[in-house]
Order: sequence, then structure tokens, then C-alpha cells
Amino acid sequence: MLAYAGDMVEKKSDRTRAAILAAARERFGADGYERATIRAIAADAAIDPAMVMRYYGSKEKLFAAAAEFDIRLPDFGDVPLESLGEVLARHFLERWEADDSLRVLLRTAVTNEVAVERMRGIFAAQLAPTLRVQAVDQPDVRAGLVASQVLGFALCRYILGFPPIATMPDDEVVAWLGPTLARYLTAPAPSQV
Amino acid sequence: MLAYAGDMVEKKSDRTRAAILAAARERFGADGYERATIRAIAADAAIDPAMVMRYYGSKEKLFAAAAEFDIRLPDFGDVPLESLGEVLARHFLERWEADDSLRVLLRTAVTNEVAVERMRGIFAAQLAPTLRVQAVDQPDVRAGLVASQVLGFALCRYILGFPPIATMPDDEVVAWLGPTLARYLTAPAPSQV
DNA sequence: CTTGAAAGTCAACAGGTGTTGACAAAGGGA
DNA sequence: TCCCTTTGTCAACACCTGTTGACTTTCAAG
Repeated sequence: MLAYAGDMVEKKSDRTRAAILAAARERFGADGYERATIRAIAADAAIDPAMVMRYYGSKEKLFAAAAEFDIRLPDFGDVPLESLGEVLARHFLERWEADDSLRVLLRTAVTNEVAVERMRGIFAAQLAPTLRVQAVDQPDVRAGLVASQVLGFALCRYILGFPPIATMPDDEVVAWLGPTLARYLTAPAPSQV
Repeated sequence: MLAYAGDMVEKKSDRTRAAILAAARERFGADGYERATIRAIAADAAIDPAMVMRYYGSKEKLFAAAAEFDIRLPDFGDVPLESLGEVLARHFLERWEADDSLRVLLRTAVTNEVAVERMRGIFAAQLAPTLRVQAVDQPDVRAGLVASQVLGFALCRYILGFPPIATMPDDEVVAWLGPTLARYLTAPAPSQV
């Protein structure tokens, strides 16, 4: 079957597999989970809808595959807390512009529980531990606040397309959001009543 | 037909009309536009699905009616700019907890263009002019930034249910978000490159 | 009571959905 | 060459969707 046993040979099916995944990401990101139909995804990938089922089993599994990507945060252990806000703002902005995986997640998280869990994995399960390393108090709360601003900005910029936000230059975004995130990371927690 | 001509008498149909609208708001808010089916809404209202069509014409028109509500911001003309952030934070928090209309809008805005436009009406078309009264520079940008933080927080709290954000006491929310909004309203705009 | 409009019920339509299974074309190993 | 795995195609399934039209019930005005 394969040229050399034990070698990693790309089979013909891998190409269509990848084509399906690419089309799925685009459709899920553009239309959301419910409106992105398997037939439309298959049409974009120029294959038969039955192939999608053969390779991914079901729509849910296809979505799970499309929403799976490496979101490992870089090691911020040596970044001083005061500048971490700006660093985070720039990092998320770059990630968001780079590929549409995050957009897929944001658009689908509103109705799809899998997407919510994966989104939570980024902030609660990745950012919070990073903050813990920096010995911040209430890391979960601070990670949640960072998430609220980052996701809210992404929502306005990429999904809703609010005019001044969607067209704002990257440097200006960092200049606005950086201090906000920095405050969420460094400001003393408000005294609770 | 009616007791007194010219009198405003509540017909029997008005009660079912209202029941449909209430059920629609709940379903749209809980499931989003696509997953909220007319049959489910009708079942909640304990009426026939055909009645929904008779009274609202179509699903889109029903949604438009469900997403229509008074979101007029109070007059913030005499609130000093420095405390406007905290006032805005508390105001939006109260509005969001009060009725689920805003939640309907947020959940559906991701896939429904009507909801996006209505959401924009709140921030761009209402908040920005209010800021203009206060003679702030770049009112549209600042209104957009406020929207990004308010919507992002609502997203994490009511839609995604991120643990520390969803359970945060109201006063603490205001303490965290107030200064952020205040900075978006008062801080000098970052110099653009 | 009679009449007729309003309010509600029922069954069906046309179209779209995810999903399945039977079948046909490659395409290389023996 | 034959054979068998892989890859792809086709048509259909069962179900659900918004929407429609014909029908019956309710009920107050005449």
C-alpha cells in the first residue's frame, strides 16, 4: 500500500480531509454552527457530502475537529506584570488576525457548548495558571476579566463589525486595551461588601 | 363588538399575542435564532403554531417584535465625566439583569443581522451622541470601546457562564468595570502612528 | 335565534437537514 | 492478469423546518 513501511506517506485521502476541514472552518466561522450545513461545506471543498461523514463521522465531530487547534499561550513567566497587559493585548490581536479558528470559536460559542468549553480552556485553564506563576491574587477573577475585554473587543471587531472598532489600527487597539488588561492584572481587588 | 366605541378594550387576541411574544423572547434568548423553532415557541405559549403566523406573519417578523424594546438611555448630561464610567457600569448591569431582551439581542446578534443593527443602535446611535453632549473627542471610538467591555462582560457572565464572572456580586462588577469605562471616556486618545 | 366576524384547530405542503447504505471507479500489490 | 483496499458517487431515508389553507368553534351584535 505504501512505498516504505514505517514512513509517513501522505495518502490521497489526507488532501480531501484537509480540504473538508478548511471549508468547515470557513463556514462555521462565517455562518455559525447551525447555519453551516454539511452540504455547503462539502460543496466548498468540491466533494460529496457523504465523504464528510466518512471522514469525520458526524457534524458535531467535524466541528470538534474544526475547533481544535493549538492555542497554547507563550510563556509569560518572565514578563513583568506591568507590561503583561500590553503584551497580552498584542498577542491576542495577532492570534485573532492570523487564523480564523478563534473566530469560529467565538461565533459558535453562543449556541454550542463544545465551543464554550474550549474557549474556557484558553482563559480559565491557560491564562489563570500563568497568572498563578506570577503570584497574583485571585487569578481566576483576573483571567475572567481579561477574557471579558478580549472577547468583547473581538466580538465588536470581527463578528458585529462595529464601525470604529472594526477599522481601528492594531497599534491603537493595543494602546487602548493594554492598560485595561494591565489594570485587571495588577490592580488590588476591590473590597467586597 | 366592543362595549364603547373609541374605547381601548383588550381583545382576547391580545392575551395570546403577548403570550407568544413572551415565549418567543425566552426561546430566542435561550437557544438563539436558528434553534428557537416556531413550534417550540407555540408549545411554550400553549397555542397552535399557526397562530404565530397569523399574528406575526413570519419568524423573522416575530423576532423583530421580540427584539424590539425600549432601550433609551437615561440623560447623562449632568453626570460628571469622571463618575460616568461607574454610572454606566451600574446602569447596564441593572438593565441586563432586569429583563432578558438584551440577552436575546446578544445571543442572536452573532447570526442575525437585525439584532446586530439593533445592538449598534444602543451604543453607536445612543451612547455616542450622549458623549457628544459632554464634548468628548472621538465619541464614536469611545462608545465602541465601552460597548466592547460591556458586551464582553455580558457575554462571559450571561451567555458563556465563565465561573468567576458569572457569580461575581454586582458591586464588585461595578468596582472592576467602572474605572475601565471611565478611562475609555476620559483618557486622552492614543497618538496614532 | 340568526348571522358573521374573530379565534383557534388540524393536516398537510414543499423544502432542507444530517445521515446511511448500496454501488462504481481507481490503483497498487500479488 | 486478478484481487482487494481505498476513494468517491448516487439516491434515498427519516425527520424537522417555516408556512399555508381549509375547517371548526366561540361569541357578541342584530
